Amino acid sequence: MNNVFKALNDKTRRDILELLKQEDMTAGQIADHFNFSKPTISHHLDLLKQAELLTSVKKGQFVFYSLNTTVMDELLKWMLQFTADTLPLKKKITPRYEGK
Amino acid sequence: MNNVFKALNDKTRRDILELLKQEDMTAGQIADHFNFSKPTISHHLDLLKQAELLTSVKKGQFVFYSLNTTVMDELLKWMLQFTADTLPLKKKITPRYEGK
DNA sequence: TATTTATATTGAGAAAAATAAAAATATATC
DNA sequence: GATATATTTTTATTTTTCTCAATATAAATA
Repeated sequence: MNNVFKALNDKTRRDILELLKQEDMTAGQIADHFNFSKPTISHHLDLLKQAELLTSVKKGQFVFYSLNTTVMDELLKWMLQFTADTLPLKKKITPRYEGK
Repeated sequence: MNNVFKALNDKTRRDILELLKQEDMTAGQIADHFNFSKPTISHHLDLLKQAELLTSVKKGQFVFYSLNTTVMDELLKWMLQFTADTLPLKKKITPRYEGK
C-alpha cells in the first residue's frame, strides 16, 4: 500500500500513467515525452512497477509498458471508506464542547 | 494534488485518518495511539492539514481534528480514469508485435 | 493575581530515505 | 563487430522523519 502512494507522489510518474492510459509504449517512447534522462525515466518506471501500477513485456530490444488497473481498483476501495457517503455513522464529538 | 499523495505516503498518517473515521479527536488523544512523541504526531497532523485531508478546531486548550472528505472525493475522481471500466477505448499496441 | 499544570506547536539538528544523472553494463538487432 | 535500446550501479544532493528543547496558550489553583 505504501508503495502505491510513494509511486503516485510524483508528477512525472503520474504523467507517465496518463500517457499509458492511451496506449502502451516503450521505455524510450516514454522518455521522449520528458526532459529527464533515460536512466531517470527508467528509475521512475521501476518504481511504478514495484507498486504494480505498470506491467512490462520485453519484445526484442524494446520493453513495452502497460497500465495495470487492478492496484488502482484496490486503492479506490480503500479510499471509499473516507468519502462522505461512507461515513454517516461518525460520532461527532466536537459539538459537545461548543458550549464554552 | 501532489500534497495529497505526499500526505498519504506514510503509514502513520494513514492510520491517523482511519482513527478519525470513527470520531473526532484531540491531538493528544491521537498521539496516545502511537509510539511516537507528540511533536512527531503534531508534524504528521500538520502535513495532513496542508493536504486538506483534515480540519482542526481549537476548543479551549484542546485542538480537535476531523476528517475532511472533500479531497478524498477529488482524488477518487482522478483515480477513476485509471480503472478498468474507464479504459475500454485503449489502443493495445503490444499484440501487434507478438508475432516475433 | 500570580503560579502551577495541561495541551499543543515550533524549531534545531541528526539519521534515514528519496531523487536525479553520469558512467558502466546487459541484451538484441543489423 | 557495430549500433540501438534499456537497465544497473555509483555518487551527490535533497527531502523526510524523528526527537529534544523551547515556546505559546489555556485552565486550575493557591
